[in-house]
Amino acid sequence: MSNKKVTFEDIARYTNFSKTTISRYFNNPDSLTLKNQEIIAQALIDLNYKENKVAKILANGKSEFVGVIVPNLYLHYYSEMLNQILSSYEKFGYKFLVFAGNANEAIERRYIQELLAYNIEGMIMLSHTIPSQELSSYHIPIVTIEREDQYTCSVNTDNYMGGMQAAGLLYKNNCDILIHINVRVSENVPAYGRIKGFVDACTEHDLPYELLLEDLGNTYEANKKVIQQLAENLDKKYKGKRKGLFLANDTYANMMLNCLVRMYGSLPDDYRIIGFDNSPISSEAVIPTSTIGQQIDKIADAAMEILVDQMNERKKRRPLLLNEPIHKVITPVLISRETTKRTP
Amino acid sequence: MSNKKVTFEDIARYTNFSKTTISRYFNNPDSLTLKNQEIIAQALIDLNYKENKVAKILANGKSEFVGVIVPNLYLHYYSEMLNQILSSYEKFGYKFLVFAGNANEAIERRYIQELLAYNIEGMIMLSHTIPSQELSSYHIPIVTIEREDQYTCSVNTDNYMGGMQAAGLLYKNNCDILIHINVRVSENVPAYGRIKGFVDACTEHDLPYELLLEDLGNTYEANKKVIQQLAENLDKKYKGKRKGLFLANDTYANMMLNCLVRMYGSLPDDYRIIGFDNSPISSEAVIPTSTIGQQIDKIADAAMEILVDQMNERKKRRPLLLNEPIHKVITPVLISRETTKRTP
DNA sequence: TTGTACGCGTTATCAC
DNA sequence: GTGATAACGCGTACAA
Repeated sequence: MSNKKVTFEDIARYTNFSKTTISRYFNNPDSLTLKNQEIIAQALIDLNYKENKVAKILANGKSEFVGVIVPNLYLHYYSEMLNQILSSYEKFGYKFLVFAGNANEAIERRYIQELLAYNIEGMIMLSHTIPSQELSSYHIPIVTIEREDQYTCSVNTDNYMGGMQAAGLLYKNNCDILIHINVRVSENVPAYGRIKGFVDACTEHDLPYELLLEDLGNTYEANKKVIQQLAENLDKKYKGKRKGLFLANDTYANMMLNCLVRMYGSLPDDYRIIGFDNSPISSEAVIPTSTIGQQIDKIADAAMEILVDQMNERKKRRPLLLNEPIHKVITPVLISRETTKRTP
Repeated sequence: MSNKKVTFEDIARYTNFSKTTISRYFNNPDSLTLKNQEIIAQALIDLNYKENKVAKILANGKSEFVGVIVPNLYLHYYSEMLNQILSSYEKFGYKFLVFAGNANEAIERRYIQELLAYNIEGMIMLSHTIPSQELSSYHIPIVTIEREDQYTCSVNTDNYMGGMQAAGLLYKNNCDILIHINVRVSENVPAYGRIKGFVDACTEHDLPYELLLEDLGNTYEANKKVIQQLAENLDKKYKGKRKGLFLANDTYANMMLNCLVRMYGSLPDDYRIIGFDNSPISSEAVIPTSTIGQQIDKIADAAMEILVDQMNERKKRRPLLLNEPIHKVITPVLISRETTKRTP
């Protein structure tokens, strides 16, 4: 058994067809007689043919590659998104070249160059570092997820609605004061909507609220310390009142919950807590925690749909380019667990 | 600005060199005079050249691709491993084609065929479905991680030592009875060592112990229910005794901890708990939980080292193949948190 | 329905 | 130090 690879040439020789016919067998089998199809099929087995997609790309330009750049896979949000993206292989057949960016523009530019060198047909960008305007200048189909997206197609959670849902649930829980804990976030990233939705809902229902937009620090331990402090302050400040806490994500919500449980041995009835993301920690918490669930599967699916549409368009002789980027929004789902209860 | 790609041909014309010289500029620049290097460098800028790695692969066979098949990215262990693997790009320059397997042999075989079609130089296999013997038959460098590995190179945590460390820590905590909760696991997968290490340590120190190898169910909720039941049983059975619990992983450990905290408002002093993995939940738990930490960064790094060595070997004219698979073992680290305390 | 001839962009071999 | 020329394996007009 030789080490050399079997090529169309070999199969052609073996079957007394031409290379072209072999090629057609793969790309347009109906143009061959059934009998000849069988002959070739048998030859493939006899010779143990293995396809070579690299040669294919060079010949027709279609790599079936999609590049993905993700900030990290430490956060469950990103790893689960990547999981869903990779799963789309079964549906669309695109393969994924994945880079884990580390928040450095220069490095991510190199990643993009690498990807382009491999003839990727499209790109999904989760990392935040490179402005959408620059991304759009690469002139390949790109979809961004939950980041600044002025010049690129994007799929995002409806953060505004999420903020409203959170406030609404706390409202139904008869909270006396609604408090949203978040970091200061730029207005042009989707997550800003959480704050706005929360505030608008409070204003609309005429609810007293407080916005705590603090620097929570950059490490897990730092976050924990700041939230511990917040917990103690709020506990004093609003003694006797029912506090409805809306945390920017489930990790923060869990920290807050843990503080309170360690203080009181359980979650006191004058506290209600809701997080954001529906990440595992929300259900794994000592008291399963209510949250605004991001539909990561739907987001990933929508992103691929948009991307595939454009990649297909590119394959036509007269591709019509988008004149406006598409921005799709996925509705979050309110997940009510034990840290809130609906009062009937 | 034309849409066609700039090739060596174009650069050659522009600079009055030949394609060969342009190629040399990239692959062996020292063979050109400094002046000519500069001329070409300038031409690259003038013409805005973008490299085409696909053509390169076809010409020299080196794809710089490594295939990765991972069971899922839902579990933090896998996503963090992938994170570390991807990070090795900076060190080795290999790009990663990633598939998320779903525990189906037929499907994963298709993944492998896809990968081979793209001329991957090597593969990292985290998924369990395909036997190592079959993997070895593909005749490309492969490293498996934490799975059956009789016929392939592998990197694994020293599970046996981990089991001993866990038992040792509980022993130092003066526990009256040591209990290991795990699922029944086959002897030929590395994780079996956790059980063996635990048992051997108990036997060695002449400690009373109990092995609970149960079917914990397949869903998170099912796990939770079974562990709840176990907690209640143990609480009764060993009343008054100090119980040292070693759970198979941090998720189980967290479930157990949560049960106890919900029963008692905190972790009673007659309980000690230790998990395995050092996954985020162990530090995010209501009481930060002791654990046997897997050094995922080191595992990923070791895997790439082994892989790169063999991929390089392949590029020599007279590659010497391994006669025996390499099995590397990474020591876990004992991480002592609040659910155990060393008694002085 | 099938075949011929050339192109895809780079590297490798051999010559000068 | 530099240049022709032939691979690499497949797709695709165009022709038959």
